[in-house]
Amino acid sequence: MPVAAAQRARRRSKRGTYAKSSETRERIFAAALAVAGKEGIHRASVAAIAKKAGVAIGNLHYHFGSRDELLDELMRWLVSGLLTEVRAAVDACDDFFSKDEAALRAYLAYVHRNPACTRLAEEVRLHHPKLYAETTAMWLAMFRDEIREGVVRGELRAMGEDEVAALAYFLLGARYFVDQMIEGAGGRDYPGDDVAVAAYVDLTRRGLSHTEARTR
Amino acid sequence: MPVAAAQRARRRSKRGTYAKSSETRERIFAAALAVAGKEGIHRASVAAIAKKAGVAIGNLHYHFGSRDELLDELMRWLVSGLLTEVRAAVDACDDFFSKDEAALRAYLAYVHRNPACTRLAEEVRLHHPKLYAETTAMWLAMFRDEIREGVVRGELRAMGEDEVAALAYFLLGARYFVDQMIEGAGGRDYPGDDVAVAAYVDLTRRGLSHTEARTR
Amino acid sequence: MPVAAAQRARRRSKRGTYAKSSETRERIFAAALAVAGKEGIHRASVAAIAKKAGVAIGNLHYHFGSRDELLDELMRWLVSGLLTEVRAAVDACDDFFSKDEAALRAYLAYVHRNPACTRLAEEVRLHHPKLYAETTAMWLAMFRDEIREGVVRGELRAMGEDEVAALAYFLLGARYFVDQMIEGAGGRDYPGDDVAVAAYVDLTRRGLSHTEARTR
Amino acid sequence: MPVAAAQRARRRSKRGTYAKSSETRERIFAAALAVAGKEGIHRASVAAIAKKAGVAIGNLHYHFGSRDELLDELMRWLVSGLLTEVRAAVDACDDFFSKDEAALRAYLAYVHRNPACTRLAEEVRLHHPKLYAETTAMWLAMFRDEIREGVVRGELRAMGEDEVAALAYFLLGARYFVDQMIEGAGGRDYPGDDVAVAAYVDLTRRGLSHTEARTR
DNA sequence: ACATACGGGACGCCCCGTTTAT
DNA sequence: ATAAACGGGGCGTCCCGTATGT
Repeated sequence: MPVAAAQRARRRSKRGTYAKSSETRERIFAAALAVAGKEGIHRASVAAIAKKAGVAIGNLHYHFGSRDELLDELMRWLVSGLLTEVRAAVDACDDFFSKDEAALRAYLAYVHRNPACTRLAEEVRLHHPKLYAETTAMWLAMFRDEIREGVVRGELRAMGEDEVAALAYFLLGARYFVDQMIEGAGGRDYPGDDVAVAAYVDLTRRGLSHTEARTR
Repeated sequence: MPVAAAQRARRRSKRGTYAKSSETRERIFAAALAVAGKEGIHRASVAAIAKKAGVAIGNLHYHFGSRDELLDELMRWLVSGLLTEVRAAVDACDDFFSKDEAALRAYLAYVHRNPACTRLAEEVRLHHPKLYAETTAMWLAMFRDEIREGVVRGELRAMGEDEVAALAYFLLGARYFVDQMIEGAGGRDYPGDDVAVAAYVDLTRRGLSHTEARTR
Repeated sequence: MPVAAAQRARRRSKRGTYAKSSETRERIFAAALAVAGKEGIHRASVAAIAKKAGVAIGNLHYHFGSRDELLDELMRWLVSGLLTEVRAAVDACDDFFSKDEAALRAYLAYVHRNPACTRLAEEVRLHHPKLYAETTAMWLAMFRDEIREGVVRGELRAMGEDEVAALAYFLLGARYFVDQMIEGAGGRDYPGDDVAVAAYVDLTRRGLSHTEARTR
Repeated sequence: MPVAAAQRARRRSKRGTYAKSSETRERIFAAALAVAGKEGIHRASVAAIAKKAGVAIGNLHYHFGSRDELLDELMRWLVSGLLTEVRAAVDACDDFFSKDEAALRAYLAYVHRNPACTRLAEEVRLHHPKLYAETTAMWLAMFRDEIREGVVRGELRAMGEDEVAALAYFLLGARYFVDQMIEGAGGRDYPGDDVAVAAYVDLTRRGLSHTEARTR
């Protein structure tokens, strides 16, 4: 959304501070998030959003240009938020397994705070495939980099580029059902973050087998 | 879909041969799959489906009652097809790791044949949350059962129920990006089934660490 | 109905007796009456009628040609039934006031037996104005004739043709709310036929008669 | 219609003069009346109304919410207009027979001005039975009150409550065919208001009065 | 500038009456 | 006599410009 952002910036810069306006803008944005979270992005009509925000429909167009641009901005916000937090958590650690665990914990924390966001982020795949592909590519790149660096540091066994790439997909996907694990069945059978993290860490660290790893 | 299937059967049994009807029905169903696969379920309009199928719109309602019922049947078909195939593959094997590998290979084969179906199956989450939850529960149950039996057979290390449950979520999720791994970037960086399976199997079998598994 | 009746006769004469067919025909007709009575004529869809009759939709067209012809026949039946009964009751009496009372009693009896029919007969005005006009004309002619003959017999005061015509309208209209008088408010405030008839007879007798009004 | 009128008033008061809106609203309302008057209420499609009014279909929904609400308002207007005028005419008179005659004259005047409205008012019975029942109840109550008061004033012979109630039905019904009397047969055999009123007045006066009938 | 009211047109779904094949 | 296929509208919704205040 560089275009829309640029427009906004231009508009605001013209008049210096415009507190009231940006407040309305935020209200609309929050309303869009709420409506989309409840009904799904494709059912988030401008009427519903405007009603939720308590503003007139035209106002929405005034601030965002069109429904598409509003949703576009919403989607960019959705997909960037999680990735940013996870990245920060990862960068704060030193070795692969710490990073991996920190990433999952950051992910879990995010889902706890914004239960609807990960589900909404999935809808991006439908409504903005390009953005989705870009974001996924960034996630995958992050995983691949971590793995490679882990190998370099001697924390992980040696492996080929192909295997690294494939593992990135699997590790990224492993997070996919985290929100359902937490919320599924009313949250009754969620064992808690620690157990979930332990299971994941065990999986990645040593595998499921209790036998000694054989040379392959 | 059992209900709809039963209705169809009843209808047909009443009059002996009336081949044309079920043929048209299949055409409509296939058209719905094609349109939904290209545009997404929520953009699969009855007009587009009817046009693709080469029938009148009214005919579509004659066979399926409404757009919702058609899409409902489509979604049930989508989520059941993959699960059935994977289950068959799993049941044909004896030990955990064979089952696990067979499951992934069946999954890959299915995606190769029906590239759009797994993505469509994800859309079910939006349009029919209940069905999605049921299906996910079945997948999870399958994984949990396999893990438990693997433990009983001594193929896997001992673990608590909570860990089993959490692992089921992670293993199920690991498949989530398989279709993107295959199709992503025009399929250029897909290393092939064997490499992907090897990476996955290695992950599950012995973990990412090259160090000997320590007793915990 | 001459057209439809002729068609039917022709059709039947072709094949001699057609017991089953005419039975089905009656079933459809009765179903049409039932559906129209419940929902109104304009909402009596062929699907609903066929379902109620327990036959296929096509069958309905086979017997009646089209929905319009079926409803046409139904409407002719509706408007003719009441008129015929009232006429028979009138013809059985000799003087004007006996005829008038007998007409109202026949009307009441008919409404008691077929509560929905008078309301349906009103709908004819919408759906078949020509038929409605014809029927109304017949009712009016009947009233005018009775009045004129009453005058000739010396039972009624002398009056001009214009007054006769106007009175016919008023007397015909006076029956219009009879069914609501009977059914209105769940029928709780209907005083019974005798009271209603007495009120009506008193209205017409003391009004139309040229005899001196007696103190009551 | 009070509700809708209130809404409209509120809306307008918010923004000072915004003449255009209410103007469009009236145009749509008038168009609805025209279309319904020509084709019947149940055939008054939004498309036809919008076309007649010269506005877009969406605009119609903007002003009235839905076809049903528009027609609902139209029906309330229909049934209230006539009753109001008749009531005003009745209240301006003192004795029963003056009131009765004034009521009929007001009725006739209304029909002359709005030929379609009485027929449309009848359709209300089909499309809004509750409203129809309420309106009929008000008409009946008006007639009953007039009769009772006439008795009290000594203008009418004494009678029981049951008879009053029954007479109210008959007198109300007597007006039912007035519009057909006027328009029927192209209006050729309508003798004019004075003759019709005279006939009606004679019917009621000599019938309801306990005074001796005079030679005419 | 900012917010609201107003007006317009495009689909989408679905129901319905009918005809053709069996 | 029944099942299947057909096409025409109907209504509702939605998103969006534009005009109109504050």
